[in-house]
Amino acid sequence: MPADVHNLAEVERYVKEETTGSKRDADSDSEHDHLTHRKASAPPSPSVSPSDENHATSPLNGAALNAALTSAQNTSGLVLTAEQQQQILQYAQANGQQDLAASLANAMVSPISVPGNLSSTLLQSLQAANVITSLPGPPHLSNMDGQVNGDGDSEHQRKRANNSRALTDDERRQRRLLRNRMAAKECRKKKKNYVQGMEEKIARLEEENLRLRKEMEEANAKLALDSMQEGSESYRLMKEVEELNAKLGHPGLQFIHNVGQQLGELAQSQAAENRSSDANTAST
DNA sequence: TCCCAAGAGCGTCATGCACT
DNA sequence: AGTGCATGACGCTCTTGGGA
Repeated sequence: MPADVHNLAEVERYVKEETTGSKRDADSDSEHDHLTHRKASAPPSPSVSPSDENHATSPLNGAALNAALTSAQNTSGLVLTAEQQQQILQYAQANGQQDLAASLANAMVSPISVPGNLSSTLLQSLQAANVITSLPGPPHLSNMDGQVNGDGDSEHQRKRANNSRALTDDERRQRRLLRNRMAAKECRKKKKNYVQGMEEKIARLEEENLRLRKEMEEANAKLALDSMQEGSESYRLMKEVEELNAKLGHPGLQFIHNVGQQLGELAQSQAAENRSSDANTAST
C-alpha cells in the first residue's frame, strides 16, 4: 500500500483494486495517479513532491475507516465481529497512519504479509482474534503464503485460505508487485535515514574534534606561560626534570622545556603586541 | 520565457539470502 | 524446491535552478 494514500476513501478504493486487479485509468490527472503503473498508463502522472507526502500522516477519520473496513469485508466476503472491527479501529487510530490502516484492511482481505511496523500487542491480539493471519517480523516466522495459523477450524481462516488458493497468476503478480513496491519504499526510507544519521554523526565528530584541538592548544599555551613563572608548580617540575636530565644525560625533555620557553616568549611578545595595537586603536 | 542538466522519487526487475 | 524479503540497478517522470 502506498504510504501517500491520502484518505480512507482511497484506502477503500485501493483495497478493491488490489483485490480485483482492476486499474484506474479514468482519472489519470488525479494527484493520486502514481498508484497506477506509470509504464502502463499513457498520460504521464505527476510525481509526488515532498510536501505531498505529508498528507500520509494526517489524522485518521474514524468514520471513514469504518467505511473502508466495511467495504473490505464486502469485497472479501469476510464477516468481522464488532470486537474485531473495534480492535482495528483502535490500532489504526493509535498509530495515526493511514497506510497502516490500509495494511490492516488489506491483510483482512487477503492473508498476505503485514508490514513490519505493525508490531504491537494490539497487533498480536488482532492475530489472536483471527482478524489478520500473519505477524510482522522475520519473514519466515509467520505464514506469508496464505496458510492459516493455529487451530484452522475457523470459518474466517478457511475463507481466507480458499481466497488465497483461488488467486490467478495475474492476481499473484499484482500482489507481488504491491509487496515489492512497499518494500522498495521502506528500503529507500531506511537508506535515507541511515545516510542522514551518518551525516549528522560526521558533523558532530568534526565539531568535537575542533573543540578538543582548541582545548589542547589553550592548555599548551597555559603550560608554557606557567613554566616561565618562578615559584609555580610547572616551573618547579621543569627544573626538576632538567636536573634529572642533566644527571642522566637525556636531552629529550630538555628540548621540550626549551620549546615551552619559546612558546612562553612568543605568547608574551604576542600579548605585548596586542597591547600596543590596542593602545594605537584607542589613540586614533 | 524557454531550454537543459541535475537531483529526487518512484515502480519494476533481477538477484542473493534465509527459511520452510 | 519453493517462497518471501531486502536491495542494487535501471528507466521513467517531475521539479528546480541557472543560463540564453
